[in-house]
Amino acid sequence: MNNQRKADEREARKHLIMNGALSVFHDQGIDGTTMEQIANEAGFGTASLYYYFPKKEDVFSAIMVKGWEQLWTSCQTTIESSSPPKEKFLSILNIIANHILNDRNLYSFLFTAPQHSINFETEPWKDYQGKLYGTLQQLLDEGMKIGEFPKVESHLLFKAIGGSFHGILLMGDEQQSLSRQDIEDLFSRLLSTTGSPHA
Amino acid sequence: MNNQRKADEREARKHLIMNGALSVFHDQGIDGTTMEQIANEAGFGTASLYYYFPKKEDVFSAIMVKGWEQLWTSCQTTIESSSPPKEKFLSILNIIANHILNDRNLYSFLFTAPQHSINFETEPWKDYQGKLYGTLQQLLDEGMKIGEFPKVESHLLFKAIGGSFHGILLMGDEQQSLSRQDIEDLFSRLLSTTGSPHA
DNA sequence: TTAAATTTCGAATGAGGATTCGATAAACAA
DNA sequence: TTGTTTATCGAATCCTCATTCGAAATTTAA
Repeated sequence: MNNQRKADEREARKHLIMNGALSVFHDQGIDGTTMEQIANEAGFGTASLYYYFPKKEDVFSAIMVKGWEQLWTSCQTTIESSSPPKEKFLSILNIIANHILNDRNLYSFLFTAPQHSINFETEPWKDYQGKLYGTLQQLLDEGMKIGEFPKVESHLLFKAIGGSFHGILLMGDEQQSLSRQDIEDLFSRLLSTTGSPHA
Repeated sequence: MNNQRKADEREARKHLIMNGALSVFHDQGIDGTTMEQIANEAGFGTASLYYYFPKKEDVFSAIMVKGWEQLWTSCQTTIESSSPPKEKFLSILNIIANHILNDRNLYSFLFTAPQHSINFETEPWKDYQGKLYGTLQQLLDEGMKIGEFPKVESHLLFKAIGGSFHGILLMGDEQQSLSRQDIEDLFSRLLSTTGSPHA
């Protein structure tokens, strides 16, 4: 029985399709993408896609799951470690940044996919996303209690960090060469306990 | 001749439509919005919209123009003043923040409208956007030269600020009550010359 | 080598939605 | 009042997709 190989090949074909989709998303925009374009990009006939993904939405969903699962599992050991909040927080940001840098298309999709057009709640990736965001938010709260972080409303800080993260890594097309140092600098700045010296 | 009033009324009706559109965007998502929904929301028959906006894209465009023009003109005097870069920069951020806070729907659209699906280049609002962004970027460069800002690659800083701005003001649905102080705090932090004290 | 299972895909099908038509109403001007 | 311009809109069009069909090819298993 080469059932395993069969399954693997099928899985591999699914991934070809997902990558094709991501590639089309990149230059047509997510909502502007058609099943036909995806099929062409991935090297299949249009109808063949449906052999792997019964509905268009399933392609979206599969990509989401892949991405969030990947992100979550690669952060997990760090999350479960017992470092102090700030160190742990920055480590996680680093891990995520690496992923984004290595797969722009995927993560650009993860972080910008329009949430209308989708059954938000029932999606399985919602879980991973929730756990990851929850952890980060929690680290922020803990760190703040210990005095490792500035005393700002933690939800605000979370949004600010999330936003600039998105800005730095995903805004614009040119693949800026970003040193790890640059990233750390920016975020350490946001997280510094030094009071803000404004006029 | 009540030609002026005629024109004004026509203009007013256009604005009813634009606001209807923004309202629908808010809960259906931009790409999920149909002309029929906009018409209903604004209190017109579907076909009537075309009397004011020949193409769906024209609704988008009109909203963009209104927003960017508004933003630009309300920043203009500040921009032309002769304050030092940092002060000027923060003033502009304040002005923009006020606008966003007063008209979530409009500015949420301005900053998240998908750029695919549109003739990016020929759009008239591109101009205002360009001038505003250009000014901000330039202030960042100047301030950095004078030593008012941290020495970080200015494009990075620009993206970081833009991103966190977006995050703070437009992320999530709950209209956080944001004090001017909160905002200043966050951005002063990003712009502080204090070196980042990370591990 | 042959039947069953797996894959592939070009060509329908059908629905949704942008845009246009044709007719009517309202406001205005002469 | 009456012709003209301005507005309105329900009901066609017409086109773009997602999704399905039906037939073929390819692979596997006996």
